[in-house]
Amino acid sequence: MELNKRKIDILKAIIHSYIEEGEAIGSRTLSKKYDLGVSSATIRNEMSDLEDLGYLIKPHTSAGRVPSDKAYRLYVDNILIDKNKSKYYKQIKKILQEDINEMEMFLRNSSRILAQLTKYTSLIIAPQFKKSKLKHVQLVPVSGRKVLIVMIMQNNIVKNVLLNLKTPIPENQLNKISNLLNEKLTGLRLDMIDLSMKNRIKKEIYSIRNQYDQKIDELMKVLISSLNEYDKIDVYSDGLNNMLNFPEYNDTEKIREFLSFVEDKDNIVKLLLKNTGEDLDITIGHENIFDEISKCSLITATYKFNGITVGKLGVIGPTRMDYKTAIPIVKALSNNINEIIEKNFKDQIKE
Amino acid sequence: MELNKRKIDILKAIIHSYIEEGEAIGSRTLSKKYDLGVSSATIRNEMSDLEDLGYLIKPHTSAGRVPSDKAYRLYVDNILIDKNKSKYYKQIKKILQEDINEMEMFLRNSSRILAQLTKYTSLIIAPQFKKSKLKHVQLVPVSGRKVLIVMIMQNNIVKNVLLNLKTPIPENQLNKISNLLNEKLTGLRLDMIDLSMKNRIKKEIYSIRNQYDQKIDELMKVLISSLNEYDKIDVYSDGLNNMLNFPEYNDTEKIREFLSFVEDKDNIVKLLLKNTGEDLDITIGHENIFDEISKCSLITATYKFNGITVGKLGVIGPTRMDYKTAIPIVKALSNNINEIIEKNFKDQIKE
DNA sequence: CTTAGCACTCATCAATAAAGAGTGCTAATA
DNA sequence: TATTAGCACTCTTTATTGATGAGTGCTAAG
Repeated sequence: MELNKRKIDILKAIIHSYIEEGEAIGSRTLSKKYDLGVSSATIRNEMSDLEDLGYLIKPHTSAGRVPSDKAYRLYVDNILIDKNKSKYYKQIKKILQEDINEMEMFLRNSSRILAQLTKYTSLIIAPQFKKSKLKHVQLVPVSGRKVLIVMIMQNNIVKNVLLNLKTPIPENQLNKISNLLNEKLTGLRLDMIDLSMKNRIKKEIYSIRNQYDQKIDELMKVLISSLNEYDKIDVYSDGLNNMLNFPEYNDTEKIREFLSFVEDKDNIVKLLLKNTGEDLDITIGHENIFDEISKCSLITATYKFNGITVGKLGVIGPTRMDYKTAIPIVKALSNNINEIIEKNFKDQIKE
Repeated sequence: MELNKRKIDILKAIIHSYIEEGEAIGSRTLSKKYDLGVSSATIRNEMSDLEDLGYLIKPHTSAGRVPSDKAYRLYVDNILIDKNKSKYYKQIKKILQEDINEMEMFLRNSSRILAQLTKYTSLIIAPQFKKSKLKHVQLVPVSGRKVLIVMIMQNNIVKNVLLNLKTPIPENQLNKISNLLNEKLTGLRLDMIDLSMKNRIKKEIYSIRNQYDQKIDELMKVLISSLNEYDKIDVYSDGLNNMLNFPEYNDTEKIREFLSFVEDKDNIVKLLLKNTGEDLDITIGHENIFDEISKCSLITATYKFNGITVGKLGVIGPTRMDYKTAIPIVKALSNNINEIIEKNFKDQIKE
């Protein structure tokens, strides 16, 4: 038994109906709602076949049928034609245009827009520094025993670490160390600074320490450990309450499950960073690695800086998600973010 | 008709029962559950009086009675004796102890702990810079037309603004401006930098511009406007899903209302910054300025730096909140945060 | 002043019945 | 041979009804 055109048409109609209504549909209602050119009896037979093939599921004996994860997969991979992308691209571009200076605010806005346009819950991961190159390191003397390390990444994201030293280090000494660090570390990716390099830098710093002895030792210890510390990942999310519009979440227990899953940033990070290969990735229902969202689908896209993927964004919603609008919206936002990052967070000067 | 001891005892029993069970209670059940020394008939009469006085509400004719907002207010102000504070203080101190270096992580942890201990939704506002003094300003040349302003506040919170200039400014010129800014601005609160001061600084900068003409003009324009920009307030929240444990939120519509209210950071900011006077503030039900949470109570506390209130924290839950544990927990966390901020985010050197 | 007793109210819950949507099978039809 | 009409049957959903139980307010006795 093969999947002929008529079967696909019927399946498509069922999927569209279910995405729209959220309720199982039977042969008769389907034949009235969509002009499929055959009677409800024929549809009935085809639906029975589609069930045997694993594309449809009966919630119970006389309730009509519902698309399976396999059906959505087929739909997304082979049936769906992705249009409107440029429409959304322009729309998003217009909204995002206004003053994009600070990465945090920019991502927060993007997240809000994504949730508003799709009506699902949006998720965005801030750029990962380890994947981006270091442009400038500066040790700023704050006062006595406090030193601020300012790291400026190639994408002009700035990160600070405040060090508490047991004993003060004079400013000129700090500048020397600053210069040395710059010389050695500029252009490197944070995750490429390995142990041997750290040891080399340490030795060189020791060579300028002369009168400051173990004080520099202490600085180095904190500094090196803080270089490793950059796996904190910021997550932005919006539109949690959008999920409550769906009848699949009319049960408090379901809401709680979803909410406590999404509230835990670790989950989101794991979810979004699961695969970094594809520019666009869709996981449907049980394909998800977490049981808590086995009735959800996730559409994610990457965003890049200098050709390297530095972050991800996406939407999560029920498996009966409106893929045909959500996918182009995610794509369009991802394209916009790519461009804005390249333009606004990159130096005009070639480096 | 006055509020004698017996009435207060009965009211207290009703409040405790309702906080515990979440269900209206009648005279007979009350007399069985609590040893009040009088019969259910007497309780019945007293309850009738308490209703006339506005302390009790009948959901419907034969459903028992429920405390009113006025009752909770009386309870919180006059009946409740706040103990266990030192118990919670020590408990929180122990949990918070581990490495407190970065403000963001610290507040995120605090927020999680607050939600876990109280079983309500926690809200924390990050320190407001305008209220804190500026310690150090540094202009860091990033590359060509980009300049990074690093502002270090007295509490060692660091903030960066990246400026995009139309034309580059040489490094030594930047340093001069840095020094000037430091000289003029150090020790000031950001909200005290008024227009006349900005004009004075502008004049002085003009005096060193000589060969750089309108380039400095441009820098100043961006710099001054960015000094004003510090009203972005970070909000941390945790334990949203705790609200779903309460029967008052077994309705999707109620959940949506609460969720979309809390998801909007502006609301939280307005809510928490409503009154900055008291160290501890409790608003009950309709006392809240937002209708969306007119069935919630809010317990907030301040935290300070150098005696000045710089932030707020609190929990929000149903009006039948367990005040007798939530209040001391909020107080205890606020005390802990005060101490930690004084200790870890302050210079050891007197200034 | 307190309490027992009683009539009355109202939400909740379980049982029952009717309605409606859907399925699968069979037999007739193009 | 593929399609369709017809029909018996299934099963959820919704409305109805009645019983249950918690609660109230009033009255009269202690």
